[in-house]
Amino acid sequence: MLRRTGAETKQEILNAATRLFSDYGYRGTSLADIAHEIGYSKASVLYHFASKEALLAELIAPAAADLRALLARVSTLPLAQARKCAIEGYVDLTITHKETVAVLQTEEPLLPQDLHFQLYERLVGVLQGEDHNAQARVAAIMVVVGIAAACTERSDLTPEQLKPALVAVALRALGLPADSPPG
Amino acid sequence: MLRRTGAETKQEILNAATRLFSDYGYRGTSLADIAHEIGYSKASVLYHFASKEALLAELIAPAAADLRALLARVSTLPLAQARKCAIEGYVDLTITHKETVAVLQTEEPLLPQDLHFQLYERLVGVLQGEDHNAQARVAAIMVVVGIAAACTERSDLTPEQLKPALVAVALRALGLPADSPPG
DNA sequence: GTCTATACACAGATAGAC
DNA sequence: GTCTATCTGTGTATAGAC
Repeated sequence: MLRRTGAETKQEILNAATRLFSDYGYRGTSLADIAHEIGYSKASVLYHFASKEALLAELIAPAAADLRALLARVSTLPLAQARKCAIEGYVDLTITHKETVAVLQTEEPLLPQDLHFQLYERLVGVLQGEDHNAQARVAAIMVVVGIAAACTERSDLTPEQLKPALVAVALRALGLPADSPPG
Repeated sequence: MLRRTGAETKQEILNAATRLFSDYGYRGTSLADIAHEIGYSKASVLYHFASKEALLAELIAPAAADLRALLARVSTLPLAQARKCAIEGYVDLTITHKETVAVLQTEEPLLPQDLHFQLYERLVGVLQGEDHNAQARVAAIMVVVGIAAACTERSDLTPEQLKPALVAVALRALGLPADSPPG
């Protein structure tokens, strides 16, 4: 009974694709690479996914859904709480979906009409807060991009070490007070 | 006398490639795209550059040289000065070469054996300073990646607005004192 | 569901005329 | 220096057998 079901095969394709995309980029990985990784043929991969792009979309979906949910939750809060909540939620999300985040970093530059660009912009807007000066915007961008980068770095840090560090540095970069000192 | 010299053509290719690579990615841009952009043929592009990869290397060279020079300069300084100097120099470099930095962001994920990865690691090391805890490393990564990201954002900020904002936020993120308050 | 074979487009690169 | 034509490899995707 080592035989996989269709659903298992599909998940295995997603796992292999995530690994390969994050290592070699979306464009740098072919369907043949993915198929070879799991011992199937290209045609099998395209049986489970209508196209390479559809595979990418399905791969990204869970992380995108979580980000959308976070933005919805945050939008109901007053500004001060919203920023704190956005940082913590975004750090959690990035740690949870760090393989997906790594894939997104290898994707083509985001265009303004892209769906993910709009989510990214909304998050930056929340962190930027009410100040519309250069420094506030720069800080917000640095935090959003920086958290993703620091999180996808190959390192031996556990999530338990990573999370408080990311939150603390983000708060500092944004000029917000540290929330709960460790100890 | 509108005829271009060979050197001018070569520079025009580099300019067009920089624009296209940063908009669509290195892999997302073909030699035909570049040729079309400047009204030449693929063969002409390959007359001036041995290969697409050679074109990329030549495109990156000036920025890489500046970064190498900065690291050399910084390595002669005591730590406190080194970090301040590295931040300011890196911000200047990123602003000066922001089109090149945008291209690098679209490139494949950096592998440890890559030349640019090593430069990046050295810069992170300097900013990290003596502390080898998670927070110091996270802050250093956030600053290096964040400055590049904030700088390549399409925005209406002038370099004069951008530079002090980048330096200020970087110092704050690293937990260093602000150097010269504006005003 | 998975395979082999294949269609078709496009990539990077070369040859040779001008 | 620049071109057209072409070679060769590889990519995504489809057709049809099993």
